[in-house]
Amino acid sequence: MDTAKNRRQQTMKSHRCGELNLAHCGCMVELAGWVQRRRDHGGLIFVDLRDRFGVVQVVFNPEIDKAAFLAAEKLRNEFVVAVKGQVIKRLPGMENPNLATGEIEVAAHSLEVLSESKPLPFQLDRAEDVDESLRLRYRYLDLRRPEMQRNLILRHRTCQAVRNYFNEHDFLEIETPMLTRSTPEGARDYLVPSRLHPGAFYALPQSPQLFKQLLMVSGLERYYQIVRCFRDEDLRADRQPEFTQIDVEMSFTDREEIIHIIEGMIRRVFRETIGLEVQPPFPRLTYREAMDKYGSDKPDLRFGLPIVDISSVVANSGFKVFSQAIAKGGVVRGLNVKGGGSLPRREIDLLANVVTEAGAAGLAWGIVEAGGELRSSIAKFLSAEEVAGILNAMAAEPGDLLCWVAAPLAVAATALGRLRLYLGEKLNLIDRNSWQFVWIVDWPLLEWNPEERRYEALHHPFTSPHPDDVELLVTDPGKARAQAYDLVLNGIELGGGSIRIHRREVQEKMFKALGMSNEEAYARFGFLLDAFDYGPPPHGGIAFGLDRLVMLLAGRDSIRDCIAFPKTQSAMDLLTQAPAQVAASQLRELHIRTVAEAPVQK
RNA sequence: GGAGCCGUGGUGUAGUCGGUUUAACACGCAGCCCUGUCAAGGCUGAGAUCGCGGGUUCGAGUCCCGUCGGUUCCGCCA
Repeated sequence: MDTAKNRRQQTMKSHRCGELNLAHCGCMVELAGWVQRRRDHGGLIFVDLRDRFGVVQVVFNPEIDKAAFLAAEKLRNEFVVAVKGQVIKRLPGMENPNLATGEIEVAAHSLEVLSESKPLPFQLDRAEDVDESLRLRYRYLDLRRPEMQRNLILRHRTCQAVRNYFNEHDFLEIETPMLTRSTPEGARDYLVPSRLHPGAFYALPQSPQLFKQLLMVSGLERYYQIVRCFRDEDLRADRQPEFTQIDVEMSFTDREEIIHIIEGMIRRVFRETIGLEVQPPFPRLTYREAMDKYGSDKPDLRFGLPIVDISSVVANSGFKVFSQAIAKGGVVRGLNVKGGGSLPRREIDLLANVVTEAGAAGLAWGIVEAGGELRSSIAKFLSAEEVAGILNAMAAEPGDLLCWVAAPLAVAATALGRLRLYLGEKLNLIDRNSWQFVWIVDWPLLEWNPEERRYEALHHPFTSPHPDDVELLVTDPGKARAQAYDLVLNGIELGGGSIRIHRREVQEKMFKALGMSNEEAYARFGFLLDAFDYGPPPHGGIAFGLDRLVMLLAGRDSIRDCIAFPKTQSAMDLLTQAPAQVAASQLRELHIRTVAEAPVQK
């Protein structure tokens, strides 16, 4: 049995609040923590004492110790106290089944107030409802809540599982610079002015991409890092200006090995954090399949509602909206909302907004009636064969709501993809207890940017084309597939990576496809190209969003809940009030003059 | 850059459509009572000129314009 004598947890504690149970009965214990709540009955005072490890009820009884009792009368919420007392079994009927320590309580023999607290700006037990800006301003108080501590603990355990896993597989954790060089492409950089080099700037890394490739050139072969990355772009619930990646790179490898290694990591993380056994190998979809069937490159597979193409059925239809869209090279696709025929008309009308916001001209729809006929405003334009063909293609049954979009391929896919998500949410089709992993493979290598009238790398310029598609880089760049892969979980992109280009002639073709001369490429990435002149091994890797992974493990909707000190949507830190103005002397030293109207502090 | 939602004592909300009363309720807070509570209970009390600025009006928490902050989404971003 544990006693204060043979085990002392922390200098000021013999035990942790949350660990006490019937086995400790009779022990004299020394506890320390925060007053979660005080219940003063006049002649008897109960205090729920909280530390990181749990809560225990302490009873102050004047018959046991008068001084402790009198001191307890002055306690307020969130005072920090040290208590000595005896663990006793609660009287029959007085147990609290809602408390892990609810079978016992601690009869206080002494009480010392270690520090006092003003009333909190918000009640910790109601913080879920409190305006988030207040929680962020007093983040250190918000983080006292067990729910928040649970998220941070989950994050810690995730990191430990990741490190243990990679360490056991001969990976080396290597740090890369935070002050580095701005490279074009990708996101906006956070810049850091140089004092020693007037007018020059470092950039904070968007990711350690180039460094980890250099480490492969160096022959480290297996690298990982849990690393902070910075992107100065607009924020979302799952995007912060600084975020953490699990970054991985391997030499002498291929896509299959990387996927296999990562599936092992995921399995390890889920097992050691939430005790869930996920079952690799995870299913795979090509990018094309994902876009065609789910209208998204990160499909949520927790529900069905697939997109169905009916172009061939209506290509020659008398309904010009359909036939002309196809004549112009577009498609007609739809969703079969099972049983959706009973939706109120108002709800159905709202669906049109979803697709028009995605660029579609409108939404056509119809309801399958009991007899199997189609009730729709467009039915009169369709032949009997066409109706039969549509019903057959969409596996329609009486009571179903059928929705169609006629548009260019990309627009139709995105519009129906969003409609699918909207309906999945609205009709409660999503199984909240399910974990649907999927690898998206065979990404396009390049993407046409109509404004700049050139191709851009979908992933980044060092992504290797599919071995069969190298020549396409020259003949038809838009058709080339990349050796890239993303892992998606429940409709959220967890991570992505690729096999990299390690041969000079392929890299040059890539730059050419991107409309970049060798001189330009050298000016931008010279250090990497130089390195690749000295025996670069074939290599590839992947990077994961740690914040998103922990968010999903914690069952939260925002990564802010899994970051100790996050920023707001406008990238403010409400706790420190960063970013802030700096002294004019600091700017002078950095050779910086600001054109902003806001005054600079003297 | 754009769209939606939110901003009323310390906290969460009601009041906003239909303009005018001592701005209501719950939690918290303070004092008193209370020896078995655990969202303790009872009594008493303090505390908000309604994010900020301007406008309309006899009169604005309420209507209009602007602005600030938060949030969700689109654009943007691996």
